[in-house]
Amino acid sequence: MPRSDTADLSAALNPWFAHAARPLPWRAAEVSPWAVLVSEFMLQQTQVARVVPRWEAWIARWPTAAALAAEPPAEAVRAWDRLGYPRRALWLHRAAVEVVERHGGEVPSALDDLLALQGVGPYTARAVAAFAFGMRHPVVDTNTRRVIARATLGQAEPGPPSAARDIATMSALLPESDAAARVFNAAAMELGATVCTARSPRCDVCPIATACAWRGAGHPSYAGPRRAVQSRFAGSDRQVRGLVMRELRAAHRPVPRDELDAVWSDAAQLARALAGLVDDGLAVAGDDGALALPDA
DNA sequence: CAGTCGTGGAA
DNA sequence: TTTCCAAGACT
Repeated sequence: MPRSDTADLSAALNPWFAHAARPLPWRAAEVSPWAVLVSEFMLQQTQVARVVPRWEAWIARWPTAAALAAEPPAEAVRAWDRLGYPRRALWLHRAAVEVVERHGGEVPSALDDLLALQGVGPYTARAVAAFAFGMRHPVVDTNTRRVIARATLGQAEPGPPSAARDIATMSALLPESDAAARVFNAAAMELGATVCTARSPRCDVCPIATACAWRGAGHPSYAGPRRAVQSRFAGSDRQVRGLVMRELRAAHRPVPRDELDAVWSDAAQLARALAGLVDDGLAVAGDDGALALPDA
């Protein structure tokens, strides 16, 4: 069925992407589905500039899922270094094992198979299917959500994320052909990341400015429900976990409990952090209370 | 559904 | 300096 005029954003967005797209390494033609999967794991809640060097090193060391799966998860967590959310490193390792065990070492292209992998959710599954395999799926990340909110809804910010609703919305905007859909998915993300940014959108250089409902309405401020405010990091359990993980990565042996006690003065909070890390599988406790990265 | 989970760049 | 928020997923 035909789409409305406002839905035809691809006419302006796709040509823009052809010349404005950043030359990100995982967009190169010869990049494998595995390398794309690795990039998507790293890009979850993490800026492109911080991911690029980690991704280069990771792919050089583990060019296939089998190569990563053959090593202990501790090596993955260590190589993840300070990208943040180290559970992603653990999950990427598990996903590599699952790819080897279920799919003969080849990253699957089917959405259901991708979604079944550890650490792969609605965004990552569609991103891999679309960008690594050229399949026509709506891909919605935080950038795309903001672009849609502004261009088609006329709002400064998208409402609270809802995977089902976001996917349906993007599906209605997606061009018919596989090739155009693939470019449109990437272009919407790129526009949100480089032009239609959260803080200071550059409408003066936006390729869809004349079609943008938000701009047309005079950039009204957002009045809808705000997304929950992220709790303060300083003094949080997350900070303590981060400090502990830094010790575990640096030590290529179990770290005695008395050394861990030195990283945080609040004993109760430290104990909570350690228990959480063990529960997540990021740390393994020995009989003497020493902690180490997981070997298996 | 709301909370939780790292780290650092940019305004 | 402080605050926002970033190619999300899991519980």
